[in-house]
Amino acid sequence: MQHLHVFNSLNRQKELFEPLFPPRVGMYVCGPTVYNDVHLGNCRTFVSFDIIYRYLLHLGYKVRYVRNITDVGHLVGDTDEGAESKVDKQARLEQKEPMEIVQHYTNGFHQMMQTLRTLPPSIEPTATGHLLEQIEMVQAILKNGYAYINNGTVYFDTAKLIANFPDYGKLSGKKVDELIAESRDNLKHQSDKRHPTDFAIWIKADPNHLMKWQSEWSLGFPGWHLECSAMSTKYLGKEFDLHGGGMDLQFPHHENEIAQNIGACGNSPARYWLHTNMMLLNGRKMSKSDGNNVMPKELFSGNNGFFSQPYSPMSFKFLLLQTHYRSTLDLTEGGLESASKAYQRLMKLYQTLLNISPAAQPDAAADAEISLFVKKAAEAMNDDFNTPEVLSLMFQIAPRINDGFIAKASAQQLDALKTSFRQFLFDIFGLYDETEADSQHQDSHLLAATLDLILKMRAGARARKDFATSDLIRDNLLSIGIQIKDSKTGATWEKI
RNA sequence: GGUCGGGUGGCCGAGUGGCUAGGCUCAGCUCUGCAAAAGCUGCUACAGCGGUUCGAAUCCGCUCUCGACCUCCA
Repeated sequence: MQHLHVFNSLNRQKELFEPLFPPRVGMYVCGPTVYNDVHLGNCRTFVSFDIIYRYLLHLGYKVRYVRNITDVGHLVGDTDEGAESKVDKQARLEQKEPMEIVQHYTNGFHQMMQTLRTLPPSIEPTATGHLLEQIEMVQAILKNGYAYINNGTVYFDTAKLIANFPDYGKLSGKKVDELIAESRDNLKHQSDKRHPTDFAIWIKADPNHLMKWQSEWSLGFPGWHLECSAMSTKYLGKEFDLHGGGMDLQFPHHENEIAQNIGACGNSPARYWLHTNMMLLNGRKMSKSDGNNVMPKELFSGNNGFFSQPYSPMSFKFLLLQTHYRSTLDLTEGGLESASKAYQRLMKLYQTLLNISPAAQPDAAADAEISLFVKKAAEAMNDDFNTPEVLSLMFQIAPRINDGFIAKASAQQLDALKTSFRQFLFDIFGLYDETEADSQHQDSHLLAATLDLILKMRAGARARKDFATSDLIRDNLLSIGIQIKDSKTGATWEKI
């Protein structure tokens, strides 16, 4: 595959990626609701899209990557009146200002994204910062006849949309007939909504609701789906290239986003919809309520009831890379351990590769092997970002690097291989060498332990009255800047 | 119940009609004073049953089974 193909959820097949306005690419990803610590499943999604973002940049596209922060509107219960906002609920629980909650968990989210070495998006808009845009969108939807008002709450009229745009449901594979059939059965249970698939785009706040704004319909707040429509339209236009998110957002969130955009702008917003699959823990869905859940910090510290040891952020990220983003990923001890070792081996391999010098008499076979690697790796990434395949290719060429065969390559080809490895590992996958990064910390530890050993050996020499050896140690250490000081209680050292 | 997607060797996990990824584990060998690293070799699998085909993990049908979504979730 010479050109990038992506799996488009809209048509359930891989399609050639053609931006609307090359070389520019507009990309929108649904960000977190900042009412709690970010969890591992969130991390998977954002790491996946980070790699997609990085790869698009690598291909030379000028990408505007928008990822929102949901700080209002995401409800705990149903969208009917009386439902509580997640942020509101947490604020009450922690006895804090809602914006205090928002700030706290936004900070934590950013820290975790940094820990996992993801790039910040181009724009990270918040829902509360775009009330005006959202209100304007509600107005537009009302004006176009795709919404109705009931008791100060504005509902999107899905039945009306389906009548004019039968594609509603296409993204999530829902059949319009079934949605309608369902509505007949359930209609009697509905209070303010005309149709069960209708959803609130502006919600009248009950009196003790903390976050609320004045609008022409009521003192209230925007519906959850609305912010993404409003902000993607504002920053990427009515139609843009890529829209991403977790698979669980496909319905109803993304379906309703499309509905809102059609209702307000007359067209579906994104041309390619990408969805990342879910992460499981020991074969079961991660869920806070039944305890089958590990937080990122708990994974990295080892302080959890699931795994026998801590696993580093890069080990975890490597595990993500070993699985395609559209497959479910089962987080297990064996998987983490395997990924951790493979990651360390790959980092070592890269160092080995860097130290190889080109041969004076190049061997065409070595050159050919490198060409094949570069070609296949590009093909793998172009095939819907197949990172497991790229890693597999790297490990396939690993023996040829380690046994010296690749050293027979020409300077040009060897350089190409080094560049390719560097680009994949660091620029596209966003890995880094943890042992190297931690080395400053570790070096002082290492120095102390090493000198401790040397001093013990010197003490042994002195005990044997082998002063030639003990002086050799002392003088040599002094010449490299370490002063030994003997005392009654033993020897100590210091840097001079 | 409806919709959708899976079931691959000890474990994890790519792969969509022939050329039987890769990682980890395990066993053995080479190298090596010992160890580590590295290299090499072995364990050669596609849930089951039928069908299509010269040929299927890959296509079709049925069965079993797991999961996701349908309700807040990345």
